Amino acid sequence: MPEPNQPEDYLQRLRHSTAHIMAYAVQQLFPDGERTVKLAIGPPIENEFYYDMEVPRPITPEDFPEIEKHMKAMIRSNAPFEQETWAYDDARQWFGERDQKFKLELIDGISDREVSATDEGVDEEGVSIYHNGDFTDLCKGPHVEKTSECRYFKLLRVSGAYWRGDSNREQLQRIYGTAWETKADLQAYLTQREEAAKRDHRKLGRELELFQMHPESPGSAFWLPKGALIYNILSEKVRKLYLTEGYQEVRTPLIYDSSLWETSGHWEHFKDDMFLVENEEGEATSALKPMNCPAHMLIYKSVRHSYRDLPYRIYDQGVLHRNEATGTLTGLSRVRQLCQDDGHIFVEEKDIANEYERILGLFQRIYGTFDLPFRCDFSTRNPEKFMGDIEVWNRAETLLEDVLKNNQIEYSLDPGEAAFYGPKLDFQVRDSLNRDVQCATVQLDFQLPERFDLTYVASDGSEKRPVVIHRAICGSFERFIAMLIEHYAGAFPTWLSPVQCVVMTISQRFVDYGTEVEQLLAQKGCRVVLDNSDGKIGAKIRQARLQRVPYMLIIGGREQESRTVSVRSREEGNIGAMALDTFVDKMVQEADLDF
RNA sequence: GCUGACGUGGCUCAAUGGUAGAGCAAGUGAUUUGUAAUCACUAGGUUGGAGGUUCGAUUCCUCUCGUCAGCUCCA
Repeated sequence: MPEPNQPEDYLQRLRHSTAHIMAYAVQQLFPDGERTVKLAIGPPIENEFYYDMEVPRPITPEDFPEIEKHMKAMIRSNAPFEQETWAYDDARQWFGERDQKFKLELIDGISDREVSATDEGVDEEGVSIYHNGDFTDLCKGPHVEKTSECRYFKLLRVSGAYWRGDSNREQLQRIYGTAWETKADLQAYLTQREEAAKRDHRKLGRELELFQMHPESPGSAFWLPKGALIYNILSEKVRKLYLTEGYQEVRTPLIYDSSLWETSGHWEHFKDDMFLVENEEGEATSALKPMNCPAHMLIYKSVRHSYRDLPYRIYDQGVLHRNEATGTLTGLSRVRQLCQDDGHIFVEEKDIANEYERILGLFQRIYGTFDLPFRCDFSTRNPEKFMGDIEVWNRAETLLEDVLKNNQIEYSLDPGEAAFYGPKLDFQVRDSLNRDVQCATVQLDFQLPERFDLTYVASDGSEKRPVVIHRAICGSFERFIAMLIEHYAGAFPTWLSPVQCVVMTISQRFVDYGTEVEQLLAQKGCRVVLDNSDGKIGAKIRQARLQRVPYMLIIGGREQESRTVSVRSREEGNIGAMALDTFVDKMVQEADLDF
């Protein structure tokens, strides 16, 4: 996201100004609103804006027309946005008289020079104040000149948000809206949101019969036959790739004694988020695994390793359970039961760069196949909170950065965001609603080798500690498939389509030939369905199109006589008749894909 | 977990305190069809669950489960 306060970014200013107008309008909803609506912050964000506030009663979307009415009045008045600087005490008094506790807190923060991350007013001598009409707000700006510039806006949704993002503090109401320079831009944005909603994986998952959810197991997918096909194809292709790239597959238990989680550190940090298993006495002495790494540590440790064995790469498609908070569950993107393409590499420090190079190669092969646009975040050491040798960290971070550069991967640096046990790379893709979804993650770990006392024998006979690389390239298959559903809007490429071809007969007279075509395709491994119902051909086509089937074969008298098929493709429509054998070859070829 | 909204046949949605409806899907029958919906009939709901208010609750209230939008979290 661009810096919100760049004066050259007109849209940012426009949205920020619209947020002020909205805050004013919400105040008009309540008697003595200037005092009873306690404003927090109201910044522009990508495409939208919001304002956080404490209100006498919850705002609901039903309030939007009324709020918008007041906004329009303010906009029509064409009041200028005017800035002033107030001395701290003046500002404290003014906002104090109006019980604006959040603004007072911000003013204190500004005078203590603590505030930097907010967009509220900062100045040497005092605080920056903006007026528009009867509305006055603590704000650094910048704003547009006149309220009339904010004509093209719409309020979108309302939600809760904690003051200063702290779940121990007050929960405020956040109202989101969007604002644009022209009516056409606004309309285009609203249309884009509607289009995006149509490819929501939860909607398509139901319509295409891919998966379902049930209250009996919240946050865990039931994969229906078509979805299970996609799931299995994907995991098979990924597995095949890794096996040819130096990984060995393992399978490990679901349930482990708590001692393992104590060793790994999970018991301390994540016990509340794990599904616990009780013993006969009712004590929680073991737990379902939330990740595979501790199991892999045990495997590594079970034999003595030589430097000649390294890098030692193991891969696991084990089922994981995480007891995610109820409010966070969302479709397939945030689930309680998941399975990752999870691998761990035990490596000498000198080989870290080389391993990263290989992992990025895998990443590019998989993401390249799907043509998925991604973003990479590189999280580096938090100087306050890290374990291990600072020299090792520095070397590792330099190495990772070099690898990113050498592979021409664009990344953004997140200084201080790494976990305490090692730097990490996160790859994010955008979902259909423009939200970032984390998929691939590659993480260096100096901690687990320590906790599990892992060693290898170096060439000079000394015992050394390996480094562990955690890597998941698809991430969880659940989330990855959710993203693929949205990326393709359900129209999967042929090799991944649960049904690749529907053979449809013009009438019952051609069922024999239709059946022959179906069976031939099936014999060649094509996922084919015969539609010999007695509906019209138009209806059959409509059915298949709604299911996003890549190929439709129309079988009638002409085709039967010449032993051809009339082919209709999902993308190109009717592409005419083709010899049966030619089509079979085409299907076999299209269905064949390796990463 | 927090704030708010929502929950009506498989799906999409009506019904605002007075006998729960429609379209699609399903079943049956008719039709035998040439590139996005053939026609008719039939069946399907104790309105997520529990409690309460009321002569009467899909509708109002409480609790609970789930879903959604965000927030916090995401090993």
